[in-house]
Amino acid sequence: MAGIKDVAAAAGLSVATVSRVLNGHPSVSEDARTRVTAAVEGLGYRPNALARSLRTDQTRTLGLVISDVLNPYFTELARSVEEEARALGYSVVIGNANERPELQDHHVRTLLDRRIDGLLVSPADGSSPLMRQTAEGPTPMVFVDRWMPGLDVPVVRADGTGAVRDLVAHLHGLGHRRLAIIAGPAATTTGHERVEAFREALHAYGIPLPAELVGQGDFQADSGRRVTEGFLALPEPPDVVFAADNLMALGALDAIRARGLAVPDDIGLAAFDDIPWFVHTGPPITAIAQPTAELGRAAVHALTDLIEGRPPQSVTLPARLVVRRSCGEPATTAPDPRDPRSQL
Amino acid sequence: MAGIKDVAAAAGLSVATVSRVLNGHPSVSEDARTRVTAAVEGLGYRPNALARSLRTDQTRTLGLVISDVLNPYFTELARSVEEEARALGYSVVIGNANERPELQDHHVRTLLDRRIDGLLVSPADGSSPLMRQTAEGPTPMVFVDRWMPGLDVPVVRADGTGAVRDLVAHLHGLGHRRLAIIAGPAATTTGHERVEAFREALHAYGIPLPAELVGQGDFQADSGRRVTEGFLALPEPPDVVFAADNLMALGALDAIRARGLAVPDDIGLAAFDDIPWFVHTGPPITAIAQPTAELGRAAVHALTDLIEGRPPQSVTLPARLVVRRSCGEPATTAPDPRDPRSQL
DNA sequence: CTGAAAGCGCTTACAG
DNA sequence: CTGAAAGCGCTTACAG
Repeated sequence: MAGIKDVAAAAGLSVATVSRVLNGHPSVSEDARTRVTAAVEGLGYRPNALARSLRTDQTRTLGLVISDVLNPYFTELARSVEEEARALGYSVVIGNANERPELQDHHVRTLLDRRIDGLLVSPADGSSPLMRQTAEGPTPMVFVDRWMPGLDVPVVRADGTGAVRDLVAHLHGLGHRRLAIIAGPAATTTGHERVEAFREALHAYGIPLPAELVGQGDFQADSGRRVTEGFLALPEPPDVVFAADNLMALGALDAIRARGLAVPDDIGLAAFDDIPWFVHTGPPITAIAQPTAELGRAAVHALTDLIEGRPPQSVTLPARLVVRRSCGEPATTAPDPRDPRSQL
Repeated sequence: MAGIKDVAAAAGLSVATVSRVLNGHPSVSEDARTRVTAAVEGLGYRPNALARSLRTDQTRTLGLVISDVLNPYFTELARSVEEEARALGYSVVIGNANERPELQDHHVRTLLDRRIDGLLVSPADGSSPLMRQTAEGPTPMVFVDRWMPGLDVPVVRADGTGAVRDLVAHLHGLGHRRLAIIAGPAATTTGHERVEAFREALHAYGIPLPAELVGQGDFQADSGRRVTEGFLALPEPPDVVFAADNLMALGALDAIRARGLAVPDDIGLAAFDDIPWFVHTGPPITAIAQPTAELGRAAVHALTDLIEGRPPQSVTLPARLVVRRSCGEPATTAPDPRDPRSQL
């Protein structure tokens, strides 16, 4: 592969001058510029990014560690992050933790070794020492979606409290009283926050949330399946199951179907996270939608602000309830028109 | 950040010796090894991967350029690639082309600039000069899923011909005669191969495939929506629509639903690519499943073989038909038991 | 077994 | 405006 020396030789100039035109430095003669450009063209020269980064101490690269690539929510987040980063002149390299803390740490380490300029993380657990240490280290970092309390790290996330309250109101209005939840790992913020929001919303209606109706999942489909089987085996199964993410909802659907039961007649189902398929399931699934693309953009901005020395902005955006038919309401019944968050 | 010099100073040794223990070189005394290890530990030292790669001319990194991160097929492929690569000691950085040739080229360039050891690509078009040039360049490359003919590059892909034939047999058996397809871009191999396979299979039954029943999509949901609207507006709409990937099937479903029609009563639907949601749509969707994870593993092996100087292996694996109810067959009707590829 | 030194491909003060 | 030189953080013959 041609190096900068080859270009210099071909252009009859020093590597310093070549470097200057490559980097758009103003003090270069028009003549030098054209000769270098021609040489670059002729040789098909491309600067070695490793060497450049080693020298300049910046990679123009962002690291993004997501919890699960198979989750459409994170995939949409990743896409939004990549687009915004590209628009700002950064590329992004993605690490998939697959909801496994040790894999998450592996990716964080690899990314740091590559000297990425900044790190975007949706932590897979609440207590990774590596993450603490990284937060205190020199590499700028921001949390997206999930976060770890007690660290001086900007957080960009959605607040589902209002939407969960709307969901419970909707369920209560349909006459459901025995409501269950498939929770994510308690070690993650989204894992426990969603349960707490649900519990509080139920409390407002005087409905308890007994331990038997809180299933411990891990945000992946299998756990949704397993937990739902448990619910269905209960002497008194729940009227509705609320899955804390879309993959566990998929698992729940598998389990319900395997038992030969139907949604919503035998049991209702709702999910946190909205995905395009929820429109076409039998029946369409009531879900809580996050402003995913917006979160991705805000996260990139917070991170690049940090990198470039501007004050970063933590952002919390509201999630909203999307009522469909999986909890029993007919599609044609309009939701309460006074509530702007409750839309079809 | 601590560098190798700091470690050397802390250990009272030269950087050369530190480097040797870091790289597991045999000629190091036990004493040196323990002192270095202690110093590394104490300083929290991590080698700078950029500097190491610059020196050794290898990054232990694979580049993967996929056509669309929002497509669960590619997401599953990416996951499989990453896992296999990790097992072999490589990390992978993903570029998402979003079905846009210029974005694909952007990612290929960026990846090459970073001096990845090898490139895995599912080309978004059939004629990128960059891709040709890269194939002839020094960086090992293999095509996954899609490929470009005429290049000396190993190809790892699925062959859907048999499955498409099974699909047509299934449709013909149900009495359907007017069959349409939503094709991918003709510039991609999977874009035209699937149409040709479909056309030939129809031909065997004496069924023509007129131009009006071949819709031009781009593998993304919107195009599926648009093409399907066109089909439905035909004086004589098709009995069944076959979408050449799962995202266009999603779009088709949107369009059918928007028209107030029902699957399969008003129109049948089948898709290339099988995804977990197809089990739960109303009705469950008949699809052609690829051995995705296996393809990912085979691709990584072909690429690492190339990188490490072993002869690489091109691989073609058969896809298989998964009959569900979206074309009219009741779930309880068993498929032909003599055909092992036709499974529920 | 260990260290001094060269060099990977760049960028950037510094001097002219 | 241009070039010679130092240096980013490593690895690796080479010599001892």
